[in-house]
Amino acid sequence: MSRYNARVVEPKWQVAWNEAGVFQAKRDTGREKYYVLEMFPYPSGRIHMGHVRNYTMGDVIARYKSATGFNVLHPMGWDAFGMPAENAAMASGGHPREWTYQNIADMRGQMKPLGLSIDWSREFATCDPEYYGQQQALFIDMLDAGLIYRKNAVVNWDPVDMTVLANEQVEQGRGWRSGALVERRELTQWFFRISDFAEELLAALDTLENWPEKVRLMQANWIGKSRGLEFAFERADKGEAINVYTTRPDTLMGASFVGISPDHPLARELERTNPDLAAFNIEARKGGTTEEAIETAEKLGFDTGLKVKHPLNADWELPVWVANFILMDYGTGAIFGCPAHDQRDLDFCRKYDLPVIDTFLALENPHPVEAEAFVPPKTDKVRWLDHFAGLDIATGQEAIDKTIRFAEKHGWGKGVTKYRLRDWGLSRQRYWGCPIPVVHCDSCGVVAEDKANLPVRLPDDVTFDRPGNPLDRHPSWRDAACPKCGKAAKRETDTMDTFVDSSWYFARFTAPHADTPTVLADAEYWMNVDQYIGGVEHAILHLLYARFFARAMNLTGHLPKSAVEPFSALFTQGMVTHETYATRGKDGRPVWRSPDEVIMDEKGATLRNTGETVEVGPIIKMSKSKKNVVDPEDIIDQYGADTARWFVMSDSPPERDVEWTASGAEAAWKHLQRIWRMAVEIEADNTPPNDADMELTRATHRTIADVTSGIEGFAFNKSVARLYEFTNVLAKSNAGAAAKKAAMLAMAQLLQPMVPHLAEEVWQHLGGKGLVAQAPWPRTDPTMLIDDNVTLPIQVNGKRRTEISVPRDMPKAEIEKLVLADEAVLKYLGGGQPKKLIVVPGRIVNVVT
RNA sequence: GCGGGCGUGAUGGAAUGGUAGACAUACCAGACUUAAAAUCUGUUGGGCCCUGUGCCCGUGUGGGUUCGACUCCCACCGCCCGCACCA
Repeated sequence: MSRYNARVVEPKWQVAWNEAGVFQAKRDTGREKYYVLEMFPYPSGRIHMGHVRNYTMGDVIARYKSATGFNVLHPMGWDAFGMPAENAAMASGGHPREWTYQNIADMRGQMKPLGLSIDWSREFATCDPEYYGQQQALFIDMLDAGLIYRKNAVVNWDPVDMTVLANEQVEQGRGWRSGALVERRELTQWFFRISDFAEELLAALDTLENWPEKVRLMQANWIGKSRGLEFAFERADKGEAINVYTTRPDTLMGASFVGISPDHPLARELERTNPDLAAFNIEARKGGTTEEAIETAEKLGFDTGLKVKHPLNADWELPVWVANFILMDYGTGAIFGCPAHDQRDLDFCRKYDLPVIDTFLALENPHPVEAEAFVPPKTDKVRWLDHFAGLDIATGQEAIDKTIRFAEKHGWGKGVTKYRLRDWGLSRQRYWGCPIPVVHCDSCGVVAEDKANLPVRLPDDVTFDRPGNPLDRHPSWRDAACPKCGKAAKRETDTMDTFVDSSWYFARFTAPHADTPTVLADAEYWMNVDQYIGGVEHAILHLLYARFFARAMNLTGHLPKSAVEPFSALFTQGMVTHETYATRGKDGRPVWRSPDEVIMDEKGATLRNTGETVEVGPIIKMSKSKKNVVDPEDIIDQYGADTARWFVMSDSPPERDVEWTASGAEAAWKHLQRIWRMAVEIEADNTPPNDADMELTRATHRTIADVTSGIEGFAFNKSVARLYEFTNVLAKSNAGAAAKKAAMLAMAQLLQPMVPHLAEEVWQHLGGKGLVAQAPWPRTDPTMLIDDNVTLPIQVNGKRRTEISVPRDMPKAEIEKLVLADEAVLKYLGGGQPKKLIVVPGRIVNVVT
């Protein structure tokens, strides 16, 4: 019997597809298009199982849609700028460009054997000058359109390395390389006006019906629309009033202090004359810039000694504190604290011995606040104590609304809508990114580069042996002529956030080599992305930025209005996980071991070489640092691409994590071998037609229907399970050779999206016409899906006791008669009559006694 | 800290208001073999009486809605992800 040899078969079909140009996408307005896109990879140098899973999912969709008649676009590129290339250059002295392009070549070499239906003619990397030059053109157009501006923003500053750190380079408040305590420092940086689009980005979420609900919810929370009251506390010392914004103005009578950010103008003014406050602020500005770092840091305050007057009672004075947990970026950078109804404020007041005043109590079990703040949902009714707006019993929301109206009527405050969403800072003080195409001219100020001079290329002759940005210290790169006055000027040395690169690559794929950012005819035909697939870790930032960018590109004439929501459907897939293995080093710390170093047997896990005992750790995302990785290249070498593809589609639902196991990979391989053996047997079979044919034909149609709905519903694991079932049915069937052959051909078509090489081989072996990759998707005959008889389970009081088989269209009354005559039912009724008899036609019967 | 998600046999999971455990892994038993591998067949949620086509328990925990709950609601526990300069 011929064994299926993936190593020979897979390259053969890849060549065949290539020669037939099966996956080349061509604009054809006569055909309906379908654009499938997986989030493009960062070229780290090796593909991992997460990539295999991600791209196989996209490939299944692409191949399926193609089989159902769509003109499919399925491109691939590289998100190629970013810090790892610079880190590698610093660590080993190479050049980020060479490192990146070598990695791309390596990864492309690993991806091609997967047999993905990708149109490789559209491939590009974001670090190609051809790409980033067009990105610079977009920047200039957006700058002209007023979508970009400059302002100061806070960065992580490493005082020893004298460099800006990314959040991930800050470890426990210290620089990862120098170990120095990180400070927050302000720099002038470029920003996209994404917050101007907050309302639209929020409202349009409702139109994204084919996005996961959780992603829409996360984005809505991120945008963070709130309605609140803005008002001022007058200073007792007649200084400039302090503006505050609050979403809970109804708790104003419970205020016990006013808090301002260490970066608030008042705090900055006071620290000039108050060394203790200056010291407090310096301390407060230490630590990372992440929201998490700020929120989890110990809550500290400094009493400025200043007093403000309560807006409703001029005799009531509140102290002004500087507090390290108040962010200058939110609202006005100043708050009032109401400890009774906010846990953080309560902790703060207990710590600094400030009063706690209840403003409302629960209707049931009313008691004053002690250790825990009383924070009921805004929709709960509560009893108000001495409320200025004349409330007795009302919900928090009613009280908020009434308070805002009250404040507006009396002229001391006004209702405002605010968004948590901040403008998107795009400046990065790094080399390996898209240069921001502006020059700084002594006479003209900040001037955009002439589009004719694009791309502003990164210089190649740079070194990474010293800290800081190599562009800053390059001898000549900064020198430029001012595009406005022609005098000598200096280039901007900041580059763009890599999120900019990934905010429009999907549009570029529609015309990847055009000398404008996009070509409208192509964008109009191919956009939007019909199915976007990627990790849920991109649920907020990348997807929100891309949605903003599509709008900005529309406003600057680079995308049609119809493409402002660029991703019609989104799917977020889970991660690929693996057990972790570790031995103990001399210092007792774990030494991580890769799966191929470990042998598992009945004695447990041991090291292959030394026999040392290995601790089996938790199942977590495959990562280099924990060494729990399985290299797809090894799997492809050993079993072939189809096995890897089949495994990652099996078992786990695509949105959930999947655990890679050696036994699972082995099982996938065995199954594919089994299918090949069956195909060979069936080809040689000559059993005449017989009574078993109809049953097999019905099973075939049932399988076509189920596999199709599995793919349509992004439940590939269910499609796989149905194909396993169908294999078992076919193996046991006594049907004639013709019926079996038809069943096997249908199997090949159904397998094609998932294991395309095996499918081609089976298809060819059984005399299928042309390539199965180009064969139309099999159709189901609806009459084949309906069984004449159905099995009705019968429950007594909700517990299944027996079942009956009835014709599917039997009337309810007759079913009832049958049920009441049933022996088992009579036993449970014990001679009595049922209280109730529920018949759900075609599904179930429940007898209630 | 804030926001989001997940929780079902030994394991991955199926069932999304109607027979809990499809399909697969693992284990065990059998066939084939001198033997092993491969392949094929069968069993397997737990417990009880193993006497049947029998009974009880069972979807993280506790409560609720319903004729009926893995599924819907409330509270709690555990784990995972994101938090604006990682990509």
